[in-house]
Amino acid sequence: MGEKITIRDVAKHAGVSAASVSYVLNGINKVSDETKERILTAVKELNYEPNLTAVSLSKQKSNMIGVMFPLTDDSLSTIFKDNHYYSEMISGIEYVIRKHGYDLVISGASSPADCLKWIRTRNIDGLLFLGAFPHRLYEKMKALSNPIVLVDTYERYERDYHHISVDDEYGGYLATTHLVNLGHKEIAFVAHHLVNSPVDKKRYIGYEKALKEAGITPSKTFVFEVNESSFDNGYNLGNKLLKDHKDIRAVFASSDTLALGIMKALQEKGKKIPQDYSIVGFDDITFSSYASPSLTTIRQDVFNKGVVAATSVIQAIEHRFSTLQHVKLSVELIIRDSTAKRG
Amino acid sequence: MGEKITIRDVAKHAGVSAASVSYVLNGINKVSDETKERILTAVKELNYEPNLTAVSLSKQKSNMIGVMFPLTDDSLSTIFKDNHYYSEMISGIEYVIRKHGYDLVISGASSPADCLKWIRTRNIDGLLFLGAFPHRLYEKMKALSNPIVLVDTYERYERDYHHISVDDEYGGYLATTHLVNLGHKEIAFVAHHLVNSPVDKKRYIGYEKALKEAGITPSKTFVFEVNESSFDNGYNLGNKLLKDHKDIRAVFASSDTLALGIMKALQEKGKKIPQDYSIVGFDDITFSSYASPSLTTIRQDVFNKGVVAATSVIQAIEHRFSTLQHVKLSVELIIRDSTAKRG
DNA sequence: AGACTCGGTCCTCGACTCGCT
DNA sequence: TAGCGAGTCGAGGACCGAGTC
Repeated sequence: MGEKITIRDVAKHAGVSAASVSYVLNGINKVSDETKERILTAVKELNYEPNLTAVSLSKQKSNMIGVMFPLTDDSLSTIFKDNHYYSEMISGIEYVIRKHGYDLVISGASSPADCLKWIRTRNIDGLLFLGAFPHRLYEKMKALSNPIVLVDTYERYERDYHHISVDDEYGGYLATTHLVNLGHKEIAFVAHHLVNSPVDKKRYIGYEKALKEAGITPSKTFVFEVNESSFDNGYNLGNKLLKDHKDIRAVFASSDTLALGIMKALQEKGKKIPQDYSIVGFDDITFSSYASPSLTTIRQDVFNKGVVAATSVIQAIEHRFSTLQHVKLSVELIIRDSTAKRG
Repeated sequence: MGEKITIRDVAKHAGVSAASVSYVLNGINKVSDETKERILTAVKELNYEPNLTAVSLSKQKSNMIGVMFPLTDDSLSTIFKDNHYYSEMISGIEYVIRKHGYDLVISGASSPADCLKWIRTRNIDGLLFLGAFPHRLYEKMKALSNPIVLVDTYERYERDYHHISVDDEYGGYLATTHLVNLGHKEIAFVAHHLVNSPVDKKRYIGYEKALKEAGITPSKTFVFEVNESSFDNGYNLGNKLLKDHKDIRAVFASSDTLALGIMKALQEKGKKIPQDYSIVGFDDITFSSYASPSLTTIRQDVFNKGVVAATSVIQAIEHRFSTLQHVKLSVELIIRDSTAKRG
């Protein structure tokens, strides 16, 4: 096993001091071209790689970016489980982070205190928060000087943090208008949580707006909440609709996962989609075009959302800008086979 | 912002030396109970948290575990994209790692050299490799003394690394036998890659064995490869079957993703499942039970696989065992609605 | 004498730990 | 035995001094 080669080994091999090696490697113009050359060949010959732990300690910068996921239940980490949405975003994040020479450290959220501790003790340079967290976490985080980028969260924190989101309200509006245009009036809105999920709240506002524009009075009885966005919860809600809400003929769900679960329940009870029910989802996860029928949905480019978020932290870390970034990405209605004119 | 509190601050506050503080915090019995008490209250009062970067440097151990994903194409990191399988495994991994006080650093595979460099420069304590990588990577990695756990890879490396897998061969056997028992004889096997994917290879062996046991001669014309396990590739292959292989009436696909794509293509062309075609997948991703019809598949507990893999690295890091771990987890046939008696 | 280049000395980051008292 | 001082991990960089024009 090759012994670890240190900056001093390089220095000795090149006949200079460790400081000079450091200067050369850090691009600080303080060494003559000639010795610089000598140092660089020494680096090559010894196959020297700076120890990042030591660099972190001395520069007070780790080149690591943390990503926090919300964990609803600590007993079982369901970070990605059933959640193709996060999977795709992380993919975009990793891509950017690696290209910029950073490393990606991920963690499920535990307590705000643990989270703060994590940042400080690990020297994490920047943070990405995916989704909505307890309010006291955001308050606590203000104590940090490291850049923090929030993805999909409460607007109220835009004064303190960078924020990346999509145009949820317009998405809700597009989806609902689509259903309205097909002649539907009894349109259910199914969300994860109207208060705790800022994303759902905005989609609801779009839904409401579309209904009002069409002269339909929004009714609380058409709005449903489930405690988590999953196939199972959608499925259960689909059965509930069949039992208790026979008037409903169209559903706008705040995620494809929910929509697909709902669809399954309806189909199992012999309902035809889109003849008997029209269904619209949100996100456009890959599955949605492979379901039967394929799902009409509001597409957001989740991979790109990850790319934008990661780019923002890195720019903030490297001080390419000092003002807070607020990016709202666009959405798009994708009409497939789960919606049709009201029969 | 609170200034960073160091071990010396604690020492001063407790009226002792930094060394004593260190001994106490590391559980080294070298300090009297009385001063230990004093030190501990000082730690509490100052809210001291050891700087992990400094600890890493001095202990030569980072408390970080790396996870490598295979990236087929470097131009676009598709780590998780369309790959609910990895998502679920990472979830299990993160759960265990966090519980043990480690941090999880993830990276898409770049070159073997970069990978080695990453381990060394970051001081990564242990590594998880998910999936199959180029052979020269495994060869290069032997130079490392850090524990490495492979998940789902070539058996030939079991002499050098820990290895976690499922009983792929038995899974292939179960799936095929199920189809055989339903009266099928023309059974296609659809895989990602028979040579590059060790997992597919073993599933194929099980498939072949089941056929032979049933007195059916395996035929190359019933075996198909696609270049990546995705919905799209399954979809395209489904269309190919319809066009060129009208004799085939049953399909065993080496992943649910492929199976669902195939199913979609068949359905679009008016074929009924399971009346016209019987289809079996592998993995049992959540969506499989929500597809229409729900998919018969070989279930593996991917979350648990992640748990086992992470537990293994941690135990190896902490020297709880020195022999190589080879765990083969079980699989199970889940019969749903995508398979039926040959009509 | 001043400014500028080049390179080295030495202390720092924060915690661990050997060996001495 | 308890406790401490000093050196270590590996690198960064402020400061200083010698040489040059």
